[in-house]
Amino acid sequence: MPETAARLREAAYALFEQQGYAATTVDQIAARAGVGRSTFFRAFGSKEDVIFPDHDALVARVAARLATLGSDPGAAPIGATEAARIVLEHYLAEGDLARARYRLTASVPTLRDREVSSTTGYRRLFRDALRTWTGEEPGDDLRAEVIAGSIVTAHNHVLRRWLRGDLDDAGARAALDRALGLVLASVSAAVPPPGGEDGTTVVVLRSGASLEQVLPHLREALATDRPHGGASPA
Amino acid sequence: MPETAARLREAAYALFEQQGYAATTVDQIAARAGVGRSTFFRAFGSKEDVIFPDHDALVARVAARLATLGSDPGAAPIGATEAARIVLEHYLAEGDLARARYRLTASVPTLRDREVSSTTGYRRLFRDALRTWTGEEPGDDLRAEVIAGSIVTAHNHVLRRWLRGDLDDAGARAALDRALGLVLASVSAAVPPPGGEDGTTVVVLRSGASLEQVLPHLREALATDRPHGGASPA
DNA sequence: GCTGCGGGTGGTACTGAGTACCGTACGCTC
DNA sequence: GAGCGTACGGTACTCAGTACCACCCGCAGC
Repeated sequence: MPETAARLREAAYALFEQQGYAATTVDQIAARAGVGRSTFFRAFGSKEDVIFPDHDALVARVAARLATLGSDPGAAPIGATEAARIVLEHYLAEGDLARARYRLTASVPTLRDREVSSTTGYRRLFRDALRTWTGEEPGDDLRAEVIAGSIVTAHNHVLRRWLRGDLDDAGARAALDRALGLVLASVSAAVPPPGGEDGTTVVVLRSGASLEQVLPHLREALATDRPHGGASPA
Repeated sequence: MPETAARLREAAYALFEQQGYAATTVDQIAARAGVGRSTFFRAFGSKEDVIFPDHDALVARVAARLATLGSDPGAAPIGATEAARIVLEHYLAEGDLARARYRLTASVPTLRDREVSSTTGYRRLFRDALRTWTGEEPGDDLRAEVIAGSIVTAHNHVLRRWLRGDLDDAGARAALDRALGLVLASVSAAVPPPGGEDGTTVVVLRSGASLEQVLPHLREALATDRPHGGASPA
């Protein structure tokens, strides 16, 4: 990051925390950084952009990771997990800066909207990458959309807990693994098995009960030809 | 909708379609509607609001439906489905107006962002309502968030296909039922069984394979104490 | 040295959204 | 008719964002 942009960012954060986002004008930021107003808009396209500077670079890195997925069905969940971790690691590396941004976005509706809409970019990225996994067509890709959304939701859930200080770095990494494991286990049930035409995919959660007690429900479920969920507990 | 607001909305849509959103000023809209500029900002808080007028009312209706869920676990999926249908029916009733709005939001980034961020409101609504289903706490409610997101995604997926003209009204209703069925079946696997403490929930998809071939995988999965998904096809 | 040149900079002027405020006209009730 | 609330029009202002121009500085080249 160029010298001038860094000074502008520091000035902006200081003023935002001090007098609020709306009450701070671009003139004030530029003055505090000791530069002209034109320079601010050259460094950051808008007042909001000073809060989300390297966002585009991060998106590009995620896209690059997802691009290596290819058409190997087994690679999709692993690649998606790693892509999500790239984002988490980015925020962990930012440290207090990310938390300062969180305090701002949490309190200023305009910035919250901006951040929310940025997550849509990630959703699209994951959806497009996951289509080869689900074997769907663009425009008729419900499963890819749901899975992509769930991954992003899981990531954001963990990230938010870290931002709030509920989790430390190691805790966040572990939580992301668990969250994505939960999501992908639940959701991969809706994905056609790699083999092809006709198979049975079984997802088991909350182990510890007797398998024999489950079997009747299982046989019953197998008799139907439509996805079937939520068999009662055994 | 008051008389004046309706005229303003018509004028706005006409000008937007004719010369684009950015190139249309509020002055032009007000002039075409035969009112002053002040009146525009009184009727709609902003230039964007003229595109999304009755959004708040719709959110309120969905919230009201979800509020009746109570703590009955079985009511959650049904209530959520009905709440999603309320939204779909709203758009179906709008007809061409909804499609005109879609053409605008699809082409203007600012409006797209606005619409995207509005879906977050629905996500929050469903998440809060679903927490009683998943039995989670406010701040640690990953499952509720994922399910809520999946419901909203499924709804928006169907809605978008209808907006594009891929589906007619009846087709959209049927597609929503199917989409929500798929999503809830897949996702309800991650919800603790109503009974309580310790059970086994099994979700079976794509039946037709021999159960005996699946059993080894099943036993193996049950041996672990963590969620486990995507057993290979039998 | 001075010339030409490109990039970063500051300044000025403009457009347009959004806000605050004021005066006024219309309809209603007592 | 007097009082009153509401909706409207108009004016003036702030501020984000854009366009444009003039400037300064380092850096090559003949």
